[in-house]
Amino acid sequence: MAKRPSNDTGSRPVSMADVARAAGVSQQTVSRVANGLSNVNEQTRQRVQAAMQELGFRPSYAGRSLRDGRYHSVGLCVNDVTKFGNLTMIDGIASAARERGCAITLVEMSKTEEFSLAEATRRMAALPVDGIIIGMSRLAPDFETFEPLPGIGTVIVTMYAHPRVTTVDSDHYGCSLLLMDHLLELGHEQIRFIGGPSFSVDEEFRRAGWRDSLERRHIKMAEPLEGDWSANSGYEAGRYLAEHDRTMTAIYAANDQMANGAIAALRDSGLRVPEDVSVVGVDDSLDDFVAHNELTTVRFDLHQRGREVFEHAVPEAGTAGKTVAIRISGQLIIRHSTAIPRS
Amino acid sequence: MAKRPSNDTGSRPVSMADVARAAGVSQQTVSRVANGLSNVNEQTRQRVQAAMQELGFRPSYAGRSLRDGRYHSVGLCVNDVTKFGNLTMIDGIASAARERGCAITLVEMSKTEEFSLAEATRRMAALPVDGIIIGMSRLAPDFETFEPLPGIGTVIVTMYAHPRVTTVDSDHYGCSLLLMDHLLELGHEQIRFIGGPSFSVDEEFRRAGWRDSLERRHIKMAEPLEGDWSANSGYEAGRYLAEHDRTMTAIYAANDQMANGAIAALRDSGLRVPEDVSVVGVDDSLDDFVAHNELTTVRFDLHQRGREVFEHAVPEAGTAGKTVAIRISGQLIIRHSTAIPRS
DNA sequence: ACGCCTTATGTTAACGTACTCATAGACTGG
DNA sequence: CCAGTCTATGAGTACGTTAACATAAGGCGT
Repeated sequence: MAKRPSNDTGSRPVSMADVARAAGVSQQTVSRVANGLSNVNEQTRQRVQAAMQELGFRPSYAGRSLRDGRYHSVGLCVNDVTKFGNLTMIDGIASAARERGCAITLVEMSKTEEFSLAEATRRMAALPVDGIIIGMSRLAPDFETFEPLPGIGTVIVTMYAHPRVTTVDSDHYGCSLLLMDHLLELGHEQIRFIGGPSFSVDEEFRRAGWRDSLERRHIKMAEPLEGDWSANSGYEAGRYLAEHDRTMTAIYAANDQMANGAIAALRDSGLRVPEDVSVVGVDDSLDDFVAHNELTTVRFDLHQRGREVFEHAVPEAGTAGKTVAIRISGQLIIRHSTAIPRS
Repeated sequence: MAKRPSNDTGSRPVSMADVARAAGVSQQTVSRVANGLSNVNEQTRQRVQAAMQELGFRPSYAGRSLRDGRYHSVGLCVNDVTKFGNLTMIDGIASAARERGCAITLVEMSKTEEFSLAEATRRMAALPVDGIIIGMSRLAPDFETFEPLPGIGTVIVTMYAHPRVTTVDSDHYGCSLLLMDHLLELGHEQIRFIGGPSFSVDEEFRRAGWRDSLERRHIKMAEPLEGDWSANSGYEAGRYLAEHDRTMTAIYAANDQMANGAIAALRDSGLRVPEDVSVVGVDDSLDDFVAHNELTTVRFDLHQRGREVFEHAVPEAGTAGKTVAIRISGQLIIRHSTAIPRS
């Protein structure tokens, strides 16, 4: 004999029918009370609410979703939650979802291996989601041939455009132009590039922006260096450049962490920043970790990106789901790691 | 007339019944094919699979969940996704969930305001979750009186123990003991504390560990300082200490970010680390942001914590849900920010 | 040829909800 | 006083899935 007064129903969760029986009303009336409809007698309402409390009623998400065909949740698929880009994506989407009373259903794919969009889509589609968002930080093998599942909104977060899927991303190409324009206007020409790992899509577009900026002005560029986004890899690269490139006057590191490492390396090599060498990064991510952050960088409005992503994954009624490619501009933040080059 | 060959059913999603009609079999046979059961004729299976493909069939999560009463997802409620502690919590839980084929349903509460556990629980319970995990980084107003919802596993991530709810956390008290023992063994006595904001539970327990370590040895302790977890606040505090406390030989900062700021401040004040002042932090979070990270710190096995949390929120069949309080020990990582104090 | 097992498939019921419609009683206005 | 309206409630149904049971056909040993 169970102590708890409630479950005469075995171990099955308490349903509206159970509550109805206890309160002596129909299941429909319980539904009305649960949804706060007005056309219920006050006395009845209280009796039903008492019964709900007593039995520990929890409305069935499955029943409700089955009934009205919506989940009020959006699926998010990323490879590694902790990576800065993904983290801020989750944050932006979470805040957009909250505004619309939605939850996020998060699935982490393999941290290291690449995954196909088809596979990601298949897994997400089996979950309670009204739309699917896939973070593609490295190019998926089936990107070009990918066909989104009909009947469910799909958005890929990436710089690549796709003919049949809406893609949204921070403008990883444009941020390079902002930074390069800033350096070029100051008078720099020998601007070295420290990139992320070559498989990264972000890296690819940031590097392209660096390259195009120089090419457009017919400046001969030196070989780009490859890091792994970490401060240590930036340090290594900075050290190498300090020792091997006497003509360099500026460094564009593809993220702030590497830029921070590069600055340390330059100083350890006896070079001053910004007097001898200017350094810029991307992300504006140092503030929490470094005191007196002086790095010139680009900041993205990641909340806006989150809202855009969300909006296209779960379009409001009426908003026709046309395929677009949205790029969120970054904002140049000039601090004190950049200056006019030494003559 | 729609171009797409599929939906003769209006705009309703394609169900097994639709597929069955198209393939000329019963709906049950479609179910068998969808679930890969063996007792289906090969010819029939192919006909059904073709129909699925053709119509764009997506199994209904709602129907399935309603049927077998499980969601294969666990709810996670945090205040701010981007905070280091929450981020690593999500990461650990995501990887544990993946091992068990589950997804995470993430809800972000207000970033800044405190929230009640009752409110968080109510919101989470309305979602498709088999268990609820609540990150309580500041003490909820109703913590002591909180009563978990019957019939759904609930875990709170916090250092506080609760009589009716399982709580799991990194051992924020024990990590202080590890660090303090290390410093005390080196011979330090004047160990100042730079803490996080006073409303933080982590801060409270890290500070308690510092206090108790000194009290146990009858060392008179100076007033703790309060930061906001950021490097800049650590810098401020470090600057203040360098200028006002000539007897101090070591600083315990309650996280690595503030420790990093404090180190910068000490050096700017002409003090050497570790020769003049030793500095320790907690989290081992600097590697990505700082080159040649030399900070002595404590690292937690956050994946283990994630697994523990997950396991207790969604206990395997048979594992009786007894209320426990689990504390994951940290590991002392000695680098080069600590040394024997100057005589 | 008969019963019996195996294989392939169909039928029925149940999960919990909310919409639509029906009904009974109370009130209103001419 | 009766038709019309409003309020409170109930009955019936459909949403998509799967377990349990039912059925039909074929093979096989005796």
